[in-house]
Amino acid sequence: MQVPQRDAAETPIELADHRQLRADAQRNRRRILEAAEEVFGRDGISAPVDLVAERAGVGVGTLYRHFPTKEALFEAIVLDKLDDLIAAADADVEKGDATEAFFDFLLRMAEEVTLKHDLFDALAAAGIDFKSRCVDRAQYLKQSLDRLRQRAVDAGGVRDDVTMEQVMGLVMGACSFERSGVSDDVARRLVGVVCDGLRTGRSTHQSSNGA
Amino acid sequence: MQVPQRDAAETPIELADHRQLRADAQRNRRRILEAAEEVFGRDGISAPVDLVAERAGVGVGTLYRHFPTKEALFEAIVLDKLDDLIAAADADVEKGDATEAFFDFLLRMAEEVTLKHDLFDALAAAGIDFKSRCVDRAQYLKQSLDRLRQRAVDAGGVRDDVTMEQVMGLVMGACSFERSGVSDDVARRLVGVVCDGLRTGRSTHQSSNGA
DNA sequence: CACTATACGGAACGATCGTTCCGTTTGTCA
DNA sequence: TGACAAACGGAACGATCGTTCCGTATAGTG
Repeated sequence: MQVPQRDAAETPIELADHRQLRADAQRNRRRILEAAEEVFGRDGISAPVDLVAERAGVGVGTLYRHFPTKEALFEAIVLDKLDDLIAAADADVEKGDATEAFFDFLLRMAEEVTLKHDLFDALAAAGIDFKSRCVDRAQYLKQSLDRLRQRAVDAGGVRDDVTMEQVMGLVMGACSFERSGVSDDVARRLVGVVCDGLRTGRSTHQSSNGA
Repeated sequence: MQVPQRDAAETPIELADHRQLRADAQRNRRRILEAAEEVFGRDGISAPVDLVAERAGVGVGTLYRHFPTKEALFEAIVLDKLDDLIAAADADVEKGDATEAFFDFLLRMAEEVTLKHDLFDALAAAGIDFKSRCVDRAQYLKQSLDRLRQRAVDAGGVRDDVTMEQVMGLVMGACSFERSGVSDDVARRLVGVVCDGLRTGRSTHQSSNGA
């Protein structure tokens, strides 16, 4: 499984036929991306496009000249971040203590997700149908993370009856609570609770059920 | 702390001046409530009002004659259910094993919430500002639940560094994951994980942090 | 049966939001 | 500097959704 490469942003933007964007167009494009980063980071994908345009000091028309769709703009903001997460997960698979590596990563992910609501929405969309490329990326991330999980399970540190998808659900859930309140390090603690619950040898609660 | 009493639904509806609603009005009112129960239960409060009216075989105008606002209709559906939960929590405070009583209740709550999305939305709204009476009710529930929690903490079964609000966040989070998928007993398992994480003597993860 | 207060239905309104369209402005290049 | 393609701005469109309004239907009553 390979993560498809994306053009590594920035630097003068080239058109398909080797010509460059006009100077004002390049400047506006960057402004729009910065504004989107800020606005979507704060309010998530539910923020109105007009707000991004206003923040960028640009008309909506201009925004749509650069990005064919709100979703495309959102992706432009978020795909790189997702790739970074995937890379980090893949790197952690080398780490010593498999169990703690897994939990550390969950914690780190939770922190970024609480800080940047666009990331949250991108990962939360993974469950939904959606046509976005963010969903694909979220799937990759899930697979990378699942390697961490499996290693932790093999090492005997993590229970094996909870799928990676379910773990993501728990972590996202812990973070979604955080989203509406006066943020602090609450998310950290809640994810800590989730991690403790994922450890082996603690299931005194009934785990089987009738029907 | 007392839970304010609500008129116990059903039976011929009386107007303020001791006169009764017309027969067709009573029939429609009931139909609307049934439809709302079904529609809001399936899609949560985000379901359009028109859908409820259609399901009830009634015009929107009629719906609004009976309930001044969508929110009022939603409340009419959900407040009783919330009161039932509160009563159940208050009853469980008598139970023998404080810790298991607490966890059992969380599990039961999770089951109802995954089954009925209107309940989920009502409880999820508790964090938000909102003006709804559902929020008040959710607060009552939280207080009742906190008594269960405190008892479990005192009994030494549950960690004391997580507030009831945070526990609710975790449980809601575990359930919100469930909402989009092919439902099974996943919620049960996830809440089980959360409960295990809430038990004492398991925090090998760092719990303090700088700043 | 006739009469009227009561209730009904659904078209229409207003707000929000994504997206499109087009008249105007501006960067670029000869 | 003049001309034109490129880009801009923002009004306007269409869809969704909560809510209102008013002409019509009907239950209740004598």
